[in-house]
Amino acid sequence: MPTRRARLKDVADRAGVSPTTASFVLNGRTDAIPESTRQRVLDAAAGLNYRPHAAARSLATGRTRRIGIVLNQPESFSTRDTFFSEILAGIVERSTEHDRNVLLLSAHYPDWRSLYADITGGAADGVLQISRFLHDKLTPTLLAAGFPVVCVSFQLEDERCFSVDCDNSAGGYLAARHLLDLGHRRIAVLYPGEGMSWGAERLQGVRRALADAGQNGAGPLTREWEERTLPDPEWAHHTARWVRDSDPRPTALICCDEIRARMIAECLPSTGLRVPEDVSVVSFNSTEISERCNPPMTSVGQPLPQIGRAAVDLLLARIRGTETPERVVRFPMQLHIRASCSAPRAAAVARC
Amino acid sequence: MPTRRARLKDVADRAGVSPTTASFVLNGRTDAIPESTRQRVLDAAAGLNYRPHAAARSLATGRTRRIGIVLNQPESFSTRDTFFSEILAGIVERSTEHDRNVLLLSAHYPDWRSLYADITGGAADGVLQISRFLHDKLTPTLLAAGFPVVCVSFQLEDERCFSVDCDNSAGGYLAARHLLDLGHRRIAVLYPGEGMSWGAERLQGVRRALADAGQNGAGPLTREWEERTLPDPEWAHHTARWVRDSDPRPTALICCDEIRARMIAECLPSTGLRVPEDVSVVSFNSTEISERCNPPMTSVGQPLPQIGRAAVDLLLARIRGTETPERVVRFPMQLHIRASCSAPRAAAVARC
DNA sequence: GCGGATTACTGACCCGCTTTACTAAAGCGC
DNA sequence: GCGCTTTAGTAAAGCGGGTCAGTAATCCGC
Repeated sequence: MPTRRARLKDVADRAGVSPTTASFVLNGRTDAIPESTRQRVLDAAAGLNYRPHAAARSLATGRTRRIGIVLNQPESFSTRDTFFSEILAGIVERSTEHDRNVLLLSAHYPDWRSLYADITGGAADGVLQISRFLHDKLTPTLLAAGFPVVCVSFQLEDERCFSVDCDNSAGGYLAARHLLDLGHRRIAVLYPGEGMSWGAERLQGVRRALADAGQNGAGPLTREWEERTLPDPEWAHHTARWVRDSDPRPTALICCDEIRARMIAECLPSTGLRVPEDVSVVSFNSTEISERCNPPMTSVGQPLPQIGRAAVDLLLARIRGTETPERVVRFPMQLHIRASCSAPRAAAVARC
Repeated sequence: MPTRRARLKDVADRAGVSPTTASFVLNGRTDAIPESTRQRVLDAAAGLNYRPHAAARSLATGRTRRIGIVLNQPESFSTRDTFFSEILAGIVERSTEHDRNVLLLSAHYPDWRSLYADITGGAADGVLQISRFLHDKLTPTLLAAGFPVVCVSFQLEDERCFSVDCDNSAGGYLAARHLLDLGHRRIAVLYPGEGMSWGAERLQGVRRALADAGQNGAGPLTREWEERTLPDPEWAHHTARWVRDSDPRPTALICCDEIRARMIAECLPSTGLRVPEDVSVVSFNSTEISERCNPPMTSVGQPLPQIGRAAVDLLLARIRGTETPERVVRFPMQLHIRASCSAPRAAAVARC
């Protein structure tokens, strides 16, 4: 016969004080409470395994001790790599260390206005947005209302929007530098359309590497994909054919998205180009998929769990209203060298 | 200048009724409220983009409209496959359809008693437990207190514990049947120690297939791994060597865990056994990792998103106190044939 | 045109906790 | 032992919404 949950009043009764005093003790208020009383209350609370009722506390304080994660779309999950789960692992860990819970808020809400009302109406104290796709109205509205939002692994242009991101430009530089060192001179870059901050940044890093290497003539061959689209096999086939038919043909490919990189690598052989013999491929993010695929793919990785942890810290600072040193916290990217890159064949080099 | 959130009182004022009436309308109580009044209230609510304050409502009703997911350990996330995220995708989708939010409850809690107090004290109305590892005290205590718990993709022996699981026995049967059809006669099964319901069930399915094929003599060669341990390379090496040194040596391997299957397959070549030429390998779960690895692995898969959705439905039924037809909802497993299996070589067959 | 039922609606309290404003008692200088 | 301060503690008012018990107005039969 499970006993009723202990309430503050029960703790107070047991300690022989009023609820007010018990509340003061448990919330660490230093209002001249003698050690003996303090101890009695703490003992009573421990004895009853007391924890404040979340809803009651929220109602009184206006704080939920919850942080939300806004999922832009179902694909955040089903994107079949571990990008999301690795960030999430960091978020959950760090949140728990701060005695916060994590609430998942779905994109399947009937409309963004009710999601908005829920978020600002006691669902969470602040939200994290993890996405490669930008949200239309929700985030700007939250920002306009002064609600704490932190973007994870991407950025919005809005001045009020804080983010944790990695140094995409340096990442692009790393990728290009690696290919240049292997002897490649004709490099193609696949990246997303305008909306994605990281696409342009990575491309810019590649350009910088080429310039530093004295390759500032033509620059890399580039091809955008449409923002907001999910990768599909047709896109992969088209792009693989584009690689084959480019003249002069690139000997190496930098693809700013891991799944797309994988799809392209799988398509290239069917156009007569082997990886890495004819075309080297570098991807980004370096999760499971890059590591286990065949051939394992050289990839520029992000420290995903750390990014998740930092995002929680930044969001909590925003919620508390603490000044934060920067609007964007940056992490370095790291190059993981695997089998998808090799030196270009002599013929290809000569042709350039 | 963002306006204050609309409260029930604001809606009531706008509609020219009392908060009580507004509450009745919005909660669908049929207490003889004429259509005209009803409409006025609904219009007012829509006009103000009203949503009830979550905490206030919870406090009054004792319901949170949240379902919790208890993460047994950080590895639930970082296990580097998409097992967890695919289930989670189904859970989040279905929860949103039911106008419920999903709360992630971490294993990093200082101790299970405070997690328990949080859960029963307004964190969620019921919890889902997704895990291959059993939890020690938390779940039994929740069950004893009559708190709704549903286990996802595994089961507890407790009579009060409801679960959504797949038909592991049939899955084991499928795996073995496939190998038998290819001509294998000497099959080894790797499975977890006692605690994991699915391990024993899958093994039992294999046994049944062998018996049906008239192979009921020796039965499969079996080897347990320790419950609750995470796969590590050392385990893989030991096990690979065990396979090589078994006499007579098995020509096929059924491994009840996907990551372990992958690790073994990666180790086998170093012991001189090729996959699938010398040893065929079948894994379970069939997520990304089985699909993309080299060679792609034949695997018995679970319909993970559907399992997640069904788990939400079952949990909500439990929360409502609705009678449910069964304590365990079962889903069929499906065999995905890939390149890790082939017919055994004649020599190996002859030796048996 | 009176009693009883029905319709339409509301006042007031409760959920459990925080917090402000307040008080009773002790301490202290003189 | 009088006033002032400090110490130790409390009563009561919310936070926003749900809900029971109740009421005023209308309807109906006769």
